Amino acid sequence: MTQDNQKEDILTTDAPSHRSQQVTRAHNQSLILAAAEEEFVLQSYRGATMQGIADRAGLPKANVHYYFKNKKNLYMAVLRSIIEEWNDGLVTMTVDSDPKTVIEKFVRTKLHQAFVNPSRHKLFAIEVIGGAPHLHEFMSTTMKDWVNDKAQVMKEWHKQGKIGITDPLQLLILIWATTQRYAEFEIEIVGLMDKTAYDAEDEARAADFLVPFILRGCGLE
Amino acid sequence: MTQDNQKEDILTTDAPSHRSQQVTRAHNQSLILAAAEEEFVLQSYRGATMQGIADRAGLPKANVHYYFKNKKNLYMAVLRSIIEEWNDGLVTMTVDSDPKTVIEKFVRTKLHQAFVNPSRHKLFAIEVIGGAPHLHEFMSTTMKDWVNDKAQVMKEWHKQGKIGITDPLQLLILIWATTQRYAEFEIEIVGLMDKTAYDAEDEARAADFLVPFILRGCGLE
DNA sequence: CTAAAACCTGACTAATTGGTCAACTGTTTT
DNA sequence: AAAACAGTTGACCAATTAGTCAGGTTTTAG
Repeated sequence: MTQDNQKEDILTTDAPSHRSQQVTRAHNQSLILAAAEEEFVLQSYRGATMQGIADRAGLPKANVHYYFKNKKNLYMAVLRSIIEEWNDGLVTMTVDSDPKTVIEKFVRTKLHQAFVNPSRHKLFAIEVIGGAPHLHEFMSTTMKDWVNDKAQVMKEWHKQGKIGITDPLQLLILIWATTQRYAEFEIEIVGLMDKTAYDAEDEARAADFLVPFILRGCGLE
Repeated sequence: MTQDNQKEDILTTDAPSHRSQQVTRAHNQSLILAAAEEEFVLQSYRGATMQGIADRAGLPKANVHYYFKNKKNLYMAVLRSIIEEWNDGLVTMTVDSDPKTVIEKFVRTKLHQAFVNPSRHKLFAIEVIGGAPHLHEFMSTTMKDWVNDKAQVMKEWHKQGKIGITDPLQLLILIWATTQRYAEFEIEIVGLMDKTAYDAEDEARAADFLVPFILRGCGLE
């Protein structure tokens, strides 16, 4: 259906006839990126093979090379998409915000990201553990600015007696550690729970534990 | 000095003359293990090369193969030494122990291990993140038993009103996450502190933050 | 319809690397 | 002393794999 003839029609905004070129491109690229993400997590950079990624994406290897010049290029593209998501979790946090509300929201958001997209967190972790050779720029710019900004706010909160934390960086480290852990150590945690995968309530269970725990730790509530 | 002649002396317990054989073996093996640990952390299993490990140990590659049949064998040997250390941190924790004391001791011990031997924690983390293909047995036996034991104790504590935690597993996950994080994410944390490596006070700073935070979270103190 | 551009892919190549081996040196035992 | 054994090593091999490329097909534009 919606198979109107081609030619130089009026550029109707409705369903295009055979839009392959651009759509196929986008489609294949995201197929490859998703496949690469999994493969890089499971095998790590050197262990992942272009053939393996191609197989996972259901495409011939040469086609992967057609879209991404080389392996490093592809790896960087995956990292870039992860970093973009990282910025999504940003909570608006100003001196006038309510600490309790902001921290709870922050923890819940980060935890949700961890449960929804564990692969990305695993890959990010592997990169950092291995010395973050491809993330130096990101960490010394975007991330550092973000941290400095939040630290500033929290110090002000402390000055106003709104929060019992004197070292904001330590708190951020703790929140990242505790939330991302559920993604990174998925296999271990799931195993200790006598399961093979998280079930629907596990995110809520973690949140119900973490949120009050952290608020209490901060001297809130 | 102490260069007594060989022959069939009485097996004196003092300094042997030229004890090469056994000593050399032990020495080279630990050289290789240390080199392998670093290399596996930095390059991950597939990325690490036997040549690279050999270079790091200052030995020819064939010599590495002489001591460890193959790469997998060497990797397993490294993992085994890490697991042995894991058991060292075990705190005696019984129903009659004082929760506050035990938890504080546990956190400090784990944190100290993280700062003293970051490489091992990094390697362990990489293994778990990648699906723990070589740790299934350890995790489903030693580790699970240990966790069940501690969970039992903590549940009893809760029943007796000594602690405000209902889900011990979540607490253990949190403690592991927060302490090991300083090892695993060393590069990130150090970078955010505007340094290139931890200084002498960083462990204490982390402990001073974590211990009261966690105790408060547990409803203690 | 036709030409150009974009896309696809099997087959090949060069480089890396785990592992072997035979010859050699040093140590231990009888 | 000399056989037996442990340790050392350069050179080599087979397997894997990132990356190339030429010739193909499909899509798009005029």
